[in-house]
Amino acid sequence: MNSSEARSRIVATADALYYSRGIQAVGMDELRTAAGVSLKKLYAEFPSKGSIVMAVLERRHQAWEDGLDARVRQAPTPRLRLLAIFDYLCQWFGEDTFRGCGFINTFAELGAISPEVAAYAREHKAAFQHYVARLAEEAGAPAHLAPQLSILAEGAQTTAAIAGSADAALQARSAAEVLIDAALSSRAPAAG
Amino acid sequence: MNSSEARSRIVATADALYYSRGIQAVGMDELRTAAGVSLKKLYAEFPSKGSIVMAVLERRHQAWEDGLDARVRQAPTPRLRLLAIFDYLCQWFGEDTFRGCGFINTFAELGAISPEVAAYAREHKAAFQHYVARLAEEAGAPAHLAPQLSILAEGAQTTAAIAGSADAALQARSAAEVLIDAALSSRAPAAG
DNA sequence: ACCATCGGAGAACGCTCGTTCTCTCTCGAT
DNA sequence: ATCGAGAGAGAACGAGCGTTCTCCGATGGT
Repeated sequence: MNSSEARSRIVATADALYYSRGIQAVGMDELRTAAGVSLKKLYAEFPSKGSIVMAVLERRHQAWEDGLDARVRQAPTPRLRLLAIFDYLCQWFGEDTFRGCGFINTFAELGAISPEVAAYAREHKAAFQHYVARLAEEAGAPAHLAPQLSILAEGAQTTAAIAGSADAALQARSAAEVLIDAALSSRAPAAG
Repeated sequence: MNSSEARSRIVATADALYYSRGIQAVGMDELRTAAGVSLKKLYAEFPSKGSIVMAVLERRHQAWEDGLDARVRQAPTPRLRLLAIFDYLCQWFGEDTFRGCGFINTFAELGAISPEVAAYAREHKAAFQHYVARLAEEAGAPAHLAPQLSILAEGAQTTAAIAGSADAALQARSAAEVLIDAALSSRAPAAG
């Protein structure tokens, strides 16, 4: 087995296990078994569990950004591109493996005792806010819109995770519509 | 030392420790030392760590409800009572012990492996949504407003926790103003 | 055929956890 | 003074963790 093939298999398996059950609840032995690699190989690829966790976070960040951007690119107008964020959330919440935002979960579990994890979660959320800000700017919205939409998106994720229903995405989407239209009409008030 | 006095001391200490560092990161020995009780006393009051966790959640739920309601009651109008939710969040986020919503954190850490914890977090969030719904109803807002404001409040909590700044509460508050006014004017459209 | 090297399987190690047990001391009733 | 109940301090236990080590069979070059 190729080294990078083993790496990605380990990270993909760890991602699924950690996400569904929590990081501290999944031991190296279970990960080894599920990934189908030997412990020796595991520790040849990663020096510690902590480094696997960081690799999982990086993978999750990439998957999130790619999936979101793909969905956003399909929308024809700047306004619909902003709303596409919530369409993407709605689709995600509907997956039966959904269990909240992996970064929030990992931050909640390890952020207080692992500065690395805390910093990466912060970076991930900052990158998302920056992405939303760029979309909002392209829509001609004032600067305060992006943080508001980001907060809506965050809230939808935790609400859906705990309540276990995908409704939160729809409610967040309608709220986003109101906020977007209010922001756009305040910048171009003559439109009404 | 009185039994109920010991109980509340244990729960208060456990709350502070669990909230600041995570539950799995705090052992019974550290809790015993910090609370100043013997291990024997600890296990005389609580049969297991899991029962302490549940007692901590109940305490946190009560403190949250009491603090929120006290703040809301000070507001003179139904509209300001809805906004008082976010004033309360802003004050909370400013405390230097703030580390996100304890229920979200506990759910993220243990929800997947403890049905009790998951159920209680769900109840807590449902109670909050119900509380917001009552305030929204008193303001004469349509039913869709309450879930939207709840999502905003959730998002503000996780955003503030990870970003480490209290700004999220202010941004959520202005978003809430827009949503509230839009909801109220849609019900009484002639007002504009 | 032989040897050296590699990697897989999993035993072993040191540690920490939640929980229980043991020992000792205190203190009030007789 | 003596006894017994109760509580404090912490040792002990079994389990599980992350990590390392040991064995052993497979493989490829000569």
